[in-house]
Amino acid sequence: MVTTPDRRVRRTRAALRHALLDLMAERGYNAVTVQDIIDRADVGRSTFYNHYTDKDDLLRDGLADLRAIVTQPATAATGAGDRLRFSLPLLRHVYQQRRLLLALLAGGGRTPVLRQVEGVLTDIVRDELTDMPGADAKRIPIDAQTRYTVGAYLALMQWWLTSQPQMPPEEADRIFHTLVAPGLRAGRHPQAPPTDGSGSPTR
Amino acid sequence: MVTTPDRRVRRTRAALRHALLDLMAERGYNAVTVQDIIDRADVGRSTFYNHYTDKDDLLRDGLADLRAIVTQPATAATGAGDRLRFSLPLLRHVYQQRRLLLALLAGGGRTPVLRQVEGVLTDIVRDELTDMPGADAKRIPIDAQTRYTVGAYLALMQWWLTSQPQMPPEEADRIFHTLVAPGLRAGRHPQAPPTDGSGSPTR
Amino acid sequence: MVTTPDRRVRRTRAALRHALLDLMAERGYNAVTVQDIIDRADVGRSTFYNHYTDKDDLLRDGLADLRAIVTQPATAATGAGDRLRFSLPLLRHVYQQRRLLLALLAGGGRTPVLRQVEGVLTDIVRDELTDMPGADAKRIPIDAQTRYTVGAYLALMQWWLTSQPQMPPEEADRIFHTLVAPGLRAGRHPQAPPTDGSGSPTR
Amino acid sequence: MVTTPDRRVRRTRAALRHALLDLMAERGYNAVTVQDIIDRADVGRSTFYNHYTDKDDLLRDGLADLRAIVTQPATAATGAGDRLRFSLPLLRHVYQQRRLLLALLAGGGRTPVLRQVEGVLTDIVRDELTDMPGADAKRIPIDAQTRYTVGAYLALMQWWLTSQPQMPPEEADRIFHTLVAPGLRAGRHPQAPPTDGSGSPTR
DNA sequence: TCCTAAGCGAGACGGTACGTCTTGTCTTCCA
DNA sequence: TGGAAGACAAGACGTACCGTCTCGCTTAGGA
Repeated sequence: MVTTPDRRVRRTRAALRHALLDLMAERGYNAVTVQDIIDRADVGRSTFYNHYTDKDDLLRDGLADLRAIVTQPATAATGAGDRLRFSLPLLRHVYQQRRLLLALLAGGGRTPVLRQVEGVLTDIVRDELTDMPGADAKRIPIDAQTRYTVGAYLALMQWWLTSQPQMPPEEADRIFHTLVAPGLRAGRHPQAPPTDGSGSPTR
Repeated sequence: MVTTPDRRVRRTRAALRHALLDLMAERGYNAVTVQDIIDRADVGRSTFYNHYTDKDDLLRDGLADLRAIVTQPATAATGAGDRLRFSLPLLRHVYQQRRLLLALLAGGGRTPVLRQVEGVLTDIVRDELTDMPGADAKRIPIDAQTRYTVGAYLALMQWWLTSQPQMPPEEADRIFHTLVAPGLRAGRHPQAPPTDGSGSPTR
Repeated sequence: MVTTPDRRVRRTRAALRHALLDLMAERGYNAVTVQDIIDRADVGRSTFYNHYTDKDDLLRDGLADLRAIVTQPATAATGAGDRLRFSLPLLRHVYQQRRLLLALLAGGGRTPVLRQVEGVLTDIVRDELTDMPGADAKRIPIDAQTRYTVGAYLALMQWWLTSQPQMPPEEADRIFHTLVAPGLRAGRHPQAPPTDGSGSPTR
Repeated sequence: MVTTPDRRVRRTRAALRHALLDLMAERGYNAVTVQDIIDRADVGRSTFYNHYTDKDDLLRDGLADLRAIVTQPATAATGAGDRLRFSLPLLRHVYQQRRLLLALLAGGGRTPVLRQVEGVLTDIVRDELTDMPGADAKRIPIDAQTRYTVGAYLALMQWWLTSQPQMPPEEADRIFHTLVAPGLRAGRHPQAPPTDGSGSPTR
């Protein structure tokens, strides 16, 4: 039986998560050491390793609620026929946490953080693309479409945060849809030649 | 005057570059230590630091010829009106070096390697997009288009190498163009509403 | 008033004592941790510290009956004029517990165990030497004689257990008396020059 | 080929040895941590472990010259027929280093230090006893005699240092010989009944 | 031909972070 | 409500790398 952990345990973990996010916002993920975290959280070294195996493990825990944010039920505001519904809620969330996110992306070692986010997004996008109607989708594998969508999304998110941080999330979302959606349609409806001579339309 | 370095110097550097690429192919970039490299290259520790400041610095040197590959003059095979000409040559090169590339991408720490590649690609793509005719390009900033293109390209490359390594580079290139090109066109021709459900907006 | 402890308390302490002795026999005293003891005794950590301040404290408790063994009334078997009466009973006891004792002595950290035994023996030997008749005992302080006797006794006990474990305790006792008794006599009867030119008899 | 180590190496090791002895004199061996040593010696942590595996290893090194002190050639002062010649030189050395020795013996964990000393002494004493003439020595094994002698010696040394630190080493040596030598003689000349109540068996 | 400066190998060194371990205290729960 | 269970702080341990450094040996290329 999975019991709710001790209150003490919950408090300790929360302190650790909080310390990590704080420190990441200050110096970037890679520059934070375990020692920093436990100093900030005012916790013993062994306590850290009792709860998490790793700095990465702690990060995973800290990012656990990300999925909840992204998969929240589509509100009425988003049109019925809308595609890629994950985009706007996440952009809004990111917008609120600009300071943290900038640190994550800027700090040289963006790897583990982005890897987490990428994993979550990939699952969500694959589901959404699989459910999308009106597509035989044999021309381009679903996985390729998924990777394409996620890769483009994250790249644009980085551009937005680093180059146009004042741009509202709705505008960023519009750009994302403008660039990504046509490709997905083209990948699904073979009858519509996606290119005008470039690429290799006929093969 | 920048003289050609000593022959000994050239040989030492080559040995180091070679050792790094070898070891990366075996264990991935992150798992390789400076000690490993100098052992493999049979070189003293200080010698390494005489030539490079870092493992990353050495990697940069090892990847220096990447730009040459990518910017090689368009061959006759690629049509005149072609867009995103960098794509196919690089995919072909990557295809030949699958073993190395897979190690780079698979080994957890893909960061510094991809960062290098990303930097090179970004320059090239930005130039190409800037030179593309028939575009007022005010709707979506060039930089956003660039990041989008590079992000999508790298994401698809990873998908290709890890999921469909037997697929020929020409097919991978076709997928890339199919997905990415429509978005770029939509980002450049404002008269075409980007989302309406119809197949290809302008034509 | 010192009340007899609770039955539960007695059982807990017995479990701890037993666990310690068991583990010592397996790995030697130093290699046993408090965690090992409480795991073996199936007891919580705080329980241990409620009863004992230390591993040493627990050991003291476990060795408490040692004094009883050693000071047991001289049986008829031991000759009337016999000296150093503590020796044989303890050797017999040790002989029965060879396995445990070997672990104690072998395991690198013989310190705390031997220290305990040494303390008990020192008290007993001092009493015995003080009571010994026919000695002005001014030539060599009683304490020096005591340390000498105990040191020699423990050293011989280690030799016996590690090198001649099959030797019967009576023989070990004979060796002890043969080596130690003459020195004690010499230390008490100044008129008998203890050495024949060696040492420094005349100064 | 065993080359003399680098001068740097010698200096580093000397610094470490010196730091350990210093700290031992201040707090006793057990209370000294590796961290203390490297702080005092102003040396990096890894440097310590490059030279020694352990605190014990370092101690061993620091005590290496002990054997030289103890086995120094008998001076003219010590008579030709002298037995147990190791005793006085070592007592004199110990006398000069009282402060350090007291710390070693007092500090709870006398184990590793004494173990080293004991090992050195045991070798020396065994050699000396083996070479001693006029002994069929079958009655009591040489090893038992050795352990007896060393055990008694160390016990008396502790008594001397802790109880009579002002006593000159010559007097301590006299006590040692008075107590120990008769037993050794008795152990070697079977014709002398070891226990009869008379003063000195042989004369 | 010699000489001298640079390249180089070897590896000691200080430093930093890691993950593990053990101790003794402190908090929470339960009977 | 008092003892058992175990979470916790503290901090030492030995390991792994890093980037700096000192030391001689070798090895050109200019005198």
